[in-house]
Amino acid sequence: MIHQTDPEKRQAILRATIELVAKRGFHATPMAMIAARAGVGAGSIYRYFADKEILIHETFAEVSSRMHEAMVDGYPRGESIRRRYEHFFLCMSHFFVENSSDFAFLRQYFDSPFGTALRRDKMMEQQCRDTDCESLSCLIEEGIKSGHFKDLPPLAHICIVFGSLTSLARDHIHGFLTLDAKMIQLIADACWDALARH
Amino acid sequence: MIHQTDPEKRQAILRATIELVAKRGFHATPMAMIAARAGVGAGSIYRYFADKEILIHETFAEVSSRMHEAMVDGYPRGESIRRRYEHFFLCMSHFFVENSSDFAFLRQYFDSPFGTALRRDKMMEQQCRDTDCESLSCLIEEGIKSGHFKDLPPLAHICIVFGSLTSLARDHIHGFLTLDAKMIQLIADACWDALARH
Amino acid sequence: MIHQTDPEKRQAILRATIELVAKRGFHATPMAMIAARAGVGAGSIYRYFADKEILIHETFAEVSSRMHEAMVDGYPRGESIRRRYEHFFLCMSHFFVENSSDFAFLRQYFDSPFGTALRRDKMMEQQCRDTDCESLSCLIEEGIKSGHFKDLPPLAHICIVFGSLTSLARDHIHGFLTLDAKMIQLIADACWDALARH
Amino acid sequence: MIHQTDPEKRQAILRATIELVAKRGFHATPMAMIAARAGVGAGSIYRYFADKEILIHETFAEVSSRMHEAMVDGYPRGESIRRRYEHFFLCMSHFFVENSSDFAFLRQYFDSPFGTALRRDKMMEQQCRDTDCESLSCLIEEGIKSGHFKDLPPLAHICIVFGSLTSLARDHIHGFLTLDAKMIQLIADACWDALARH
DNA sequence: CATGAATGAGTATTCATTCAT
DNA sequence: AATGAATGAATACTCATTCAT
Repeated sequence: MIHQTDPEKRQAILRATIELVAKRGFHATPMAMIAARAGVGAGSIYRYFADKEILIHETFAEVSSRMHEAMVDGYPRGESIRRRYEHFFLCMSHFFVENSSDFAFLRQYFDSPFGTALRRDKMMEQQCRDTDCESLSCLIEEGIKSGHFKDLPPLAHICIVFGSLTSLARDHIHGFLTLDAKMIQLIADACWDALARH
Repeated sequence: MIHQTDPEKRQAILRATIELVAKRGFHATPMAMIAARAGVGAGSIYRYFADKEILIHETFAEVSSRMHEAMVDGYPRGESIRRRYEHFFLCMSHFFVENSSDFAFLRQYFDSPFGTALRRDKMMEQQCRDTDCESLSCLIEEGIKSGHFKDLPPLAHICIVFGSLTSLARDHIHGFLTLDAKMIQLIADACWDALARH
Repeated sequence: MIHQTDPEKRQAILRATIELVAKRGFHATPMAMIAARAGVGAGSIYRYFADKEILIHETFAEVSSRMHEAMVDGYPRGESIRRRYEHFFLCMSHFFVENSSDFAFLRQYFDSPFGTALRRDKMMEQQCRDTDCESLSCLIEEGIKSGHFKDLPPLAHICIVFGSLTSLARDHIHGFLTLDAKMIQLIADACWDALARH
Repeated sequence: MIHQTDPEKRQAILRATIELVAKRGFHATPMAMIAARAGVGAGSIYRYFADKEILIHETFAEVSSRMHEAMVDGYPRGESIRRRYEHFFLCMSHFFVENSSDFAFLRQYFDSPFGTALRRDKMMEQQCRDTDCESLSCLIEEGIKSGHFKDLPPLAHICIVFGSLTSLARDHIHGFLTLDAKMIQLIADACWDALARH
């Protein structure tokens, strides 16, 4: 029974949700606060989203989709695995750094019951089984098979890359270190060393 | 006025808090539920902790201190940096795997506004400025200076180690992979490769 | 300012109100639901009825008037009091059985603060003070005066007839008994015994 | 998880519920209003009743039980059917007249989805199949079998008695007529005429 | 005129905290 | 000192009514 017509209002609500949840967490973010920040009436949110839970899930979908776009944009299909790895690493870093609220929202989402079902790696891994799939998961499986990467479960590689990257992004946002282009490149190299067979 | 307190009751409250918060999150854990699980009256918690927020912070301190103990226990003081690195890595891994509630509590804490001020590296880095300080931070600074480790900010190294490890522990607890001794060793090696200068 | 109104739209709203209130009660029937069922816009109801309360009252008036028509149709003016009594009893029974939504609406109305002011006998007793008035009230007064009926307040007689009949109609609608023509006749006879002086 | 200890507070809540629901209906009676009238905090109701629906059902149970007590008190077991009929009729009348809020509450309850499952006759009819059961239902079945009463479905007799009586009580409470002892006796006689075979 | 999106007051319920026992 | 009943502020959600299109 959702009839929204005003896409700008919907966007404003999504944006307010991202920013507030990023800063305060779900439970500390009342619907009324979201409405106020979005500049709409308290009841209006419910014209666009059936309830709070659905608002959260749809906000996640929006962030996720925006992030996915950033990842596939300019993907160096067909180039070396190192080159493609760097594409992912750099895109993610930049996305997190430039969209710090999106990043913080995603952390909240994945570390809550909402996101337990999903896993951060799944977020990327489109349902692809073809050769040149544009996901980090596929790239890692390819690297293991080709002998470029260590013989560990793919998920372990993913944890190393994602875990490192999200920790760094988090500390960048908190101002504890600065992720500039040079630093990102150095860390990409370091993580590559963790993945690569020597 | 300082009132009489029963240390066992205090411990029971801390334990109940860890377990419930680990499983449900802060906001989904009412004080009454903590009291019930701890086997004390709802009002009694307030003899030990001024309010819910302080309870959370002190619970963190307790978990943190217990973890610190696990880290310094058997510390191979004086041995090679690789050996000492492995000590930390293995201790943390085992602590997380064997104390999954503590681990889940820590994640909740760090990913919430509660823990924003703190940083996971500070947790380890007890007030040490002496030469042979038994902390991962110091070890990393030592490695950078000695040329064993890459020339990155120490915090970047810490993010790589901690970020990887906590991601892995999380997925182990969720059952997505299995962190047995062998796997832990392999991952320690991989992370070492990320830290080390080649 | 009197604005143009579409009588068919008004009827559609009244019909939707009857059916929904009959099934769900006033408070469980949102204006938007009435509008949807009537096939009009939510705001349009307010062109025909100032607010929800007035809508309810006017719906009652409509049902009431339709019922009154059913009662006077074929009224055996001039025939015996028993015959005229039966006319009323049978008409009401049939009306309730055949218009179960109307009946349920009336019950809702009378059992709510809305209908407190009115009385079910008033519903019948249209502005009649002439001799041969076609209402149950008048018939009862006539019966008392003529000695056919017991010497009770007219309202008491009305309560017996109406109370019995509406209870029976309710249980018929709920399926607890079946009010067919034969049963109705028997019950009309029983109620006559209650009214009649023996 | 209901731990009430203070029976007076529970009673105050039940009383407030009866009075407010009687006057305003369920949906027009906010919990906060009940709490205020009962002289307790808004949250306190929930220590005694899990939610509003349960409060309503338990209030019904209380009223119902009080009414049942009034009916069986002084029941002329073993006396004539007429005598026993009169006992029921008079007791109910007096109960309704003297406990007008209870009466109005019962009407609200039975005419709502809450009470649809139940039926007013069931309220009396304890699970009795023995000879001298003290319920109106049993008495009516006995009367039909013995030939004292008309050959109608028992429920039809019950509708006549209950329907008449509750209509009268309603109008008494609204002040449209006065149910004194004499009037009650006359009406009991009238209803007997409806039941009895002539 | 008709519409239905927007509004915000109103409602049930939860829970941190207090305090009488 | 310990308890847990009582409290009321806070929160998600609904719906009568308005008004811009």
